[in-house]
Amino acid sequence: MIRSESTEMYLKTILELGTGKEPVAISQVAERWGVTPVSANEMIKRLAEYGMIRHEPYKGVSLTETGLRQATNILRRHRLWERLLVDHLGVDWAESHDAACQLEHATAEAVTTALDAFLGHPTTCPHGNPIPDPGQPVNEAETRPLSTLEIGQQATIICIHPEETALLNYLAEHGIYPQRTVEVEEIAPLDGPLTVRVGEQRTVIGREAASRVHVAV
Amino acid sequence: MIRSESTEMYLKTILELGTGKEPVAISQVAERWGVTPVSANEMIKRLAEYGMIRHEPYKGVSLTETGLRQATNILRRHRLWERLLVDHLGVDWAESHDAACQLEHATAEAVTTALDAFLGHPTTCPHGNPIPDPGQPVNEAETRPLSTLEIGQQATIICIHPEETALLNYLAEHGIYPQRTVEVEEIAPLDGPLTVRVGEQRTVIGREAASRVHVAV
DNA sequence: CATGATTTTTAGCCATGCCTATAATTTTGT
DNA sequence: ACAAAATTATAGGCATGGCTAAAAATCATG
Ligand SMILES: [Mn+2]
Ligand SMILES: [Mn+2]
Ligand SMILES: [Mn+2]
Ligand SMILES: [Mn+2]
Repeated sequence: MIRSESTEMYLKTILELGTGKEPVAISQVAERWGVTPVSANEMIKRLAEYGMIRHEPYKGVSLTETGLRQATNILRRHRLWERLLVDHLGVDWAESHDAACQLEHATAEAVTTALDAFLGHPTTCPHGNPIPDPGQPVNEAETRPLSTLEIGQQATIICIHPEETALLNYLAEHGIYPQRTVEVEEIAPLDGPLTVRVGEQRTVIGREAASRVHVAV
Repeated sequence: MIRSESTEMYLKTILELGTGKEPVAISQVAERWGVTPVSANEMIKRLAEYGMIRHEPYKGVSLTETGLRQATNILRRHRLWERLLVDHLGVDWAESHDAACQLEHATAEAVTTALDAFLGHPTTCPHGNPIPDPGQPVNEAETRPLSTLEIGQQATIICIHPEETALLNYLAEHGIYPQRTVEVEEIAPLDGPLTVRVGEQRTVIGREAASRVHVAV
C-alpha cells in the first residue's frame, strides 16, 4: 500500500470528520479534501482494496483497524509538529497548522519519537486537540460547540476542531484561544453571529466558526 | 513550474555534484538520484524549459541563476533540519540525513526562517557542510579529500561530502566525525583501504569512503 | 409509490515521473 | 581515421491521482 500525501490526507480527513460511530459521507470527504466526489470515490475504492477503510454504499466510509492506526499516527505527527513550531520555533499559531500538514507526510518514525520526547510528551496541540499515544486512537474530550451555549452561559475554550488555517486566523483575530473563558452575550437570529465576551474583550463571531470552537462549561 | 520532491532533488543533486565551474554529466545525476539516464534526460529537458538549468549537449548541465537559488534553498533547509534533529531532538547522526531529505521538501518558508533563528543561525550541518545564507550560494571551504593525504600527514576532518546515509553509518562506526584529528598510517595499493588514526583509535576505511571525507591540513 | 435528490459508477481524458528497448549522434582513444 | 564508448532522442508503456460528462442505482419524501 502506497503512503503518499494523498492517501494519508484521505485517511486523516475521514478520521477528523468521523464522530466515531456513523460512517462519513464520501461527499464530505471530497469537499474537505478539495477534490470532486468522483475523485474521492476512486480513491475510496483503492483505500478499501488496501484494507484501510470500509465502504458501506450510500452510507459512507469508516476506518478499519489498520486505517485507524495509520490515520491516528498522521494526526499524532501533525500535532507534535504544531507543538514544536508554536512553542519552540515561534511560528504563528494559525500558520502552524498548514506547516504541520506538510511536515506530517515527511516524518520518519525516528523523528516522531524524538520529537515527542523533546517536547516532553505533550497531550494537546496548540489548538487544544489531543495528541494520541502511538498506536492508540484518540479519546475525545467532553466538550460541546460554543454555538450550543445559551445566553449568559460561561465556559472554557477547550479546542478548535476541525482545524483549518482560515478559521484559525479568524479566531486569532478575535482572541479565541484554548484555555480562555468565554461567555455568550447575544445570539443573532437566522443562524446569525454570536456576541461573546473573551476575557476583557467583546467580539462577534460567525455561527459556523463558533460551531468549531469546543468548550467545557 | 512544479515544486515536487522530484524536481527539487534533481536541482539539489546537480548542485551537490557540481564543483561550480564545469557542467555535471547527466549520467552522474541519474546515478546519484537513482533513475535511468533516459528518465534523467527527460527531467533535465523539463527543468531546462522551466529555466532552472542549462544543458550543453554532450557536456552536461549547470544551474541557472534561478535554479541555483532554488537548489541552495533546499540545501539550506536540509542542513538546518539536520542540526535540529541531531542537536535538539537527539536523532542519530547518520540517520538525520535521510530524515532531513524528506523534510526539506515539506518546509514552508516561515518554518525555515523560524528554524534558523531557533538554532542561532548555525553555519554548518552536523556533517560539517556549510549552511548557505538565504539566497546566497554556498562558498566551499578550503579542503582536500582524506584520500589525498600522504602517510604521516595529520589533518582535521572538516566535512563529509556528498552525504549518503550508508556512508555516514560506515564513518560513524569508524569514529570518523568532523572536528576530529586524523593521521594516515598506511595506504594499501590498488586503490585499497587506508589505515588511519583518529584520536586514540586506529581504523581501516575504504578509499572511496575516504574520498568523501574532506580535511584541512 | 412515484419522483426528485443524492450517491455511485463508467468512460474517456490529462499531467507527472518513472520504465525498457532501440536508434541516432557525438566524443574519444588507439 | 575509425571503432568503441558515452550521450541523447524516440517510441511505447505503466501507475498515480486528478478532471468532466453522463448514466445508473439508491434513498427520501410527499
Ligand atoms: Mn497534510
Ligand atoms: Mn492543531
Ligand atoms: Mn530530499
Ligand atoms: Mn549534513
